[in-house]
Amino acid sequence: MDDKFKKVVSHAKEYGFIFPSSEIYDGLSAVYDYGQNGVELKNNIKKYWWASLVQMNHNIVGLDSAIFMHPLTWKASGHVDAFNDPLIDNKDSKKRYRADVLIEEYCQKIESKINKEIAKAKKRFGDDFDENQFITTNDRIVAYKEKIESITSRMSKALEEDDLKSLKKLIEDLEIVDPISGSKNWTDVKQFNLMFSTKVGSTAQSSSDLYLRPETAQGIFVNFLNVQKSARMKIPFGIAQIGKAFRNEIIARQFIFRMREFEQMEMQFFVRPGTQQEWYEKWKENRMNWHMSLGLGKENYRFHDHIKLAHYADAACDIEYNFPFGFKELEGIHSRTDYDLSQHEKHSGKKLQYFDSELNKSYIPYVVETSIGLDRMFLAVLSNSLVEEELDNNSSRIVLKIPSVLAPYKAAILPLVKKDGLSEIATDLYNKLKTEFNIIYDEKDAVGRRYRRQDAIGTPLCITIDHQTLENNTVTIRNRDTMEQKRISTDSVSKEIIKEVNLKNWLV
RNA sequence: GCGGGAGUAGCUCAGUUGGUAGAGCAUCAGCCUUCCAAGCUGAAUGUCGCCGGUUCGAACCCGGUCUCCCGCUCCA
Repeated sequence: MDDKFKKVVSHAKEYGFIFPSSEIYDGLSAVYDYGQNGVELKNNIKKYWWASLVQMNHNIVGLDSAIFMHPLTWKASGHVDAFNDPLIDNKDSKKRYRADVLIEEYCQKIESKINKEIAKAKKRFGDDFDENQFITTNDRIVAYKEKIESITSRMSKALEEDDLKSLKKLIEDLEIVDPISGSKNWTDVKQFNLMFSTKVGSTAQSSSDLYLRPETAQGIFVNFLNVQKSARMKIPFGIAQIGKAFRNEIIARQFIFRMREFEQMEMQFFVRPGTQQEWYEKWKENRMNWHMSLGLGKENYRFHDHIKLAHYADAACDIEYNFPFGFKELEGIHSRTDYDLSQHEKHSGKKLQYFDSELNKSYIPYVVETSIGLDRMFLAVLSNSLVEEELDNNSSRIVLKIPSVLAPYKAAILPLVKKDGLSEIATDLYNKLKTEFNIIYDEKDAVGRRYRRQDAIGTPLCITIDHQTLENNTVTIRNRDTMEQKRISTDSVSKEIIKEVNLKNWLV
């Protein structure tokens, strides 16, 4: 792993941002927990995103739909059919095949043998040949037919019952070989399904299949009319949602970049058919500006336009971020046409249309989607912010230069020393400020070391109470990035913190 | 899933031919009272990823397994 990336991962753990899930049980692949500082940072990213869309736009409202949805939702969206194949690998050729296709190909071979026999017989008997009679009476052909039938019934039974062992047994019994290597060295059959499925209902009879949602978007689409009507929204308008989604990735990797359980921040923007291109461009620009506002560096972002489009899209791009392992997708902006709403109309039988009083007609709106991976955004912020600085006095410091609006703690309250009543004054100040901001108190060790501790978790301001505070009610306020200090009145501390972290100074 | 590499304290790592498990930093208690880590005293911390085998004896050798990393494969 890249050296810098390694540092990010170990810093994340050491300072309570991210822990491996169930670590005392050796962890669970590609699942991570957010620690005490991580959850604050993550919540602040959510808040910042939510404010910039829902709070700042009169025509965008929020939603929090359930993770469980009616199974037909995923039929309509195309997720059920798209990824539901039993796969098997050949250990020698290292090729992967669909198990059912292998078996079908085997049956086709038998089929072609039958056809050969028929062709031979035709040649032999000429015009007198009765094909139907030949098929039903020829021993060899009857045996072939029976074999195919028995294979097909075994296969469909296994597929229906999701009995992967029987499927493998069938491949073994038939002595099917890999077309490339000719080898019979197969792995077990595995079902690769994008979606996690589960059961609802406490008894076997009453239980039915459910999926954990593989994207949050569908929760927005199925609520399109509920929101539009109850909020009296007029097109164009948007619905925003933050929530968990689950995908059974074959390979989940790169720390929190690709996880099986992850969190999305999505906004679906409903527009008039024909205007989608214009809105697509607008949202591309808007979303990129949002990223720029956090100041992680213009050079670390780029657009990647999709050339090959998914079935539902008529335009799509990614905003890619320069992660420690290279430029990778951070956010997707897709023009999804009316695909989703049309599909839901078809499968639910309910009209999902909007009456446009200006045009005096109703239509299925087109959708422009912006969808950002929250965990990826978190990783972008964390890896961008972590720096090791050489200082003048030949020492170095590790500092997390997080945009202060996202910092877990906004300020640390530090008495210079524990005695002379400084602790008491600092505690009072802490109690006063904690109602306004998430702040932290620390009196252990030399103040210089405490500054470094705050640097490591990205606290933008340190407020130090010293002996002069006793005389004239002033404190020093120290800036994380510049390490500069100034002396201000104790009463203006709150104002100074607001200046640093207030949304209004960040949002574009 | 396949191939390669790795797993020892919170972090970074050392550990000789197999002989009672270590360092630095961090943490905790105390001293010192100092505005940018590394002053002093003391303490806690590990079934050496897990299971099994070989051995009088395993962090070390062997087998299995789990996890992580890299590459391939996959990615509506």
